[in-house]
Amino acid sequence: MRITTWNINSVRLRLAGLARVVEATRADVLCLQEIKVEDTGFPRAAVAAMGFPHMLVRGNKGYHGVAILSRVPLKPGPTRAWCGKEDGRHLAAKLKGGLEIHNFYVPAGGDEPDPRTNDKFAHKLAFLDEMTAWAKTLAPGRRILVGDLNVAPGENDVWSHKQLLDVVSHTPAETDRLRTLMTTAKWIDAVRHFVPEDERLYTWWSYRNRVWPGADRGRRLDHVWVTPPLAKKLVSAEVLREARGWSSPSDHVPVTVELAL
DNA sequence: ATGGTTGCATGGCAA
Repeated sequence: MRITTWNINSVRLRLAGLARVVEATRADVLCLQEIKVEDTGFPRAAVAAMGFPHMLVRGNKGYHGVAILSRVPLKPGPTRAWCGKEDGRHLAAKLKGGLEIHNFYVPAGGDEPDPRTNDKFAHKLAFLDEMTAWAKTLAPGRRILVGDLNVAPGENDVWSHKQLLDVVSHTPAETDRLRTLMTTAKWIDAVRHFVPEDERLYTWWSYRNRVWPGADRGRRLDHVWVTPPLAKKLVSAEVLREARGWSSPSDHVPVTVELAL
């Protein structure tokens, strides 16, 4: 089974890009973030025609929003109002064999990395803390967590560790929380499972400053994690870097992990 | 230090 996560940054604007991603990744399950549309406006017919008749959608008008598209049947899994908000930042799906997939879109956090002066950053930290509390409640099982976590945890997940230590997405407050979340349910980073820690790897490049592709000032914000029972099932991991160079690109590229289930 | 781009919606905010 191939599972892909992609922050599509408007599903309606990027339907052609979605078709290209489907072809390039050969995804069986495709988790989207930032669909930027209400549930009723989601392009269900077009997505079904791409080979994904099964879909879960949790959208908002204009902002946020997540979806899980699948070639195989799935049922809605447990979710909640994270941080008491109905934001469209999480969807869960249950597949055959007791497999559970969680698709997250963690708050970006704004510009100022100070929770006292920046409500968005406070929200982001609280959201990560709540994810850790949630992870503590999980029974052992076959579980996959994917999404735009908006945190680049490792030194080689950013183009300059030193220059980004005070930049939202790579501050110790965030990277410490992500590591705590990861160890809480013994999550395994399925991408770093295949790519050595000392190798630079990015999934997002800003729209600003036209830094793509020359300067390659990227960050690894998009992740696929699995629980220990799935570790030995991991086959491969791929970052579709070239998608950043497509016409009318998202600022994020798809990340795909294959499991032998 | 500042400003840089994109999407939604048509203001200015979110990212």
